Amino acid sequence: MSGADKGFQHAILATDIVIFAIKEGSLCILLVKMQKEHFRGYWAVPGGLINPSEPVEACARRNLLKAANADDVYLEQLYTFGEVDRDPHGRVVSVSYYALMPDWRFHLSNSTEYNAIEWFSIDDLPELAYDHDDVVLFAIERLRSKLTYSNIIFNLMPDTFTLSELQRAYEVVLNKKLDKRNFRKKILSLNQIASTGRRTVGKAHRPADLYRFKRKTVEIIQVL
Amino acid sequence: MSGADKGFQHAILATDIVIFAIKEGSLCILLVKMQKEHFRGYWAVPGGLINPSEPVEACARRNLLKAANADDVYLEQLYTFGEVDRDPHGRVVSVSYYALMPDWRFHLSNSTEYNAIEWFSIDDLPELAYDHDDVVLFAIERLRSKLTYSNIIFNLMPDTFTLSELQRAYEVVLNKKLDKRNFRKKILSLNQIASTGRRTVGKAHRPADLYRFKRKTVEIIQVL
DNA sequence: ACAAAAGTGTTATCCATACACCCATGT
DNA sequence: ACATGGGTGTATGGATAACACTTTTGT
Repeated sequence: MSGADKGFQHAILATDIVIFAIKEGSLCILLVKMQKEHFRGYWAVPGGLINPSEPVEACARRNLLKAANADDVYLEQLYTFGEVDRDPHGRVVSVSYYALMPDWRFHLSNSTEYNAIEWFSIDDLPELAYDHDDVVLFAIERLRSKLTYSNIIFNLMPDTFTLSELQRAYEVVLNKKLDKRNFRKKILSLNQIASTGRRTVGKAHRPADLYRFKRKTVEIIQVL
Repeated sequence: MSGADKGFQHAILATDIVIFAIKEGSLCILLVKMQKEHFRGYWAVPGGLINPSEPVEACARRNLLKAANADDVYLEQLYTFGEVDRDPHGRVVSVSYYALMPDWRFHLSNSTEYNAIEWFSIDDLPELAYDHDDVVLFAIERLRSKLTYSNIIFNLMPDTFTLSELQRAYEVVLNKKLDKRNFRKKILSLNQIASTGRRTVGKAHRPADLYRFKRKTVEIIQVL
């Protein structure tokens, strides 16, 4: 069914979602294994076709729920990929999104929907189906740049965290080392986080102060 | 799971293009007067439906050529508007773009395609059809922010220009006054422009040095 | 001669960077 | 006791921001 021959079919619309989380000190994305012909065995970013009565973003949220069992995480539109031959099954225009999850374990609940679904470090990705290499690159670039001029990193963090954990999150996403003292000075001056008064327990070494974000709303702020 | 089986109803795709130029010291966009019912008499951003065999960006370029007679200007995808009821004629998903023109006079050649087509200052816009208010706001915001971290302003400038003209371009887009001496110091330090050795002629007052951009390729640079 | 835009430097302040040692805990 | 990550301050350099007068031309 090479979709574009009869009448006014224009294009079929789909969404693809790059779902980020930090797992074991790596920035990871969630991939599913394809079963469709042309790409059987390849990994791809989760996604699906849009229903006629459904807003585009609702479609992204629906597929995000299906893949990662997450329904209230950060989701932002990325880019619309509209080349004619990007899908060998027919003309499919894809609106891509990226999502940020504070906990990679979220998705474990109903993972039976897919043949296989796994977190992959962005430094060690398998070959991807369609133009999903481009989609993923786009997402990483957007995430990196947005991290430097907004507070969206809170979407990748648990409710409470240590300053070292927050610094590691920045380092992992930006892929560069930061100076501990300068980082703390800067992050504390931004009025984004506050100490909870509690400290880590049960871990080896000196306990660390636990912080939380004062507001979980996106703000535009010069971070780094 | 979807309307994939119901004769490919899904969505019709269109593009909308916010076309910018600086005219008489104002940042302006090109608008066309609607003739379709529901919005007869309203102004709207140029655009049109996508052909089945056409990449999305090609559709934007085709409509840009039709509206502004421009075929090699800067064009960048903005955002995809996918609400179900954004078009009263039916379900139309629109991929929006913005374009930058170095000369507002370009479009005068074949303006007979439209009922009416005019430049409007962004400070004095008429009521717009569809969700084009949102599209325009999005475009202005993107242009402003991109002006501060890249050199794309060259797409709004003629081949040669004075430093005062360049400064006014920044001021008009960013909507704020800049200090003349600091602006010159900064812009000259960025290695983006070079003196042509020529000066303005025929104008009143002291002649100004004419500059040109060394490279007309987009670069990411901290400007302001 | 006058009106109007072009052109030109210095200073003070803020921010980013570089850098090393003691502290508190679990083992 | 020791290994390990947590926690802390200062000094320097570079960039930004504030600020006013002289020059050159057309009229």
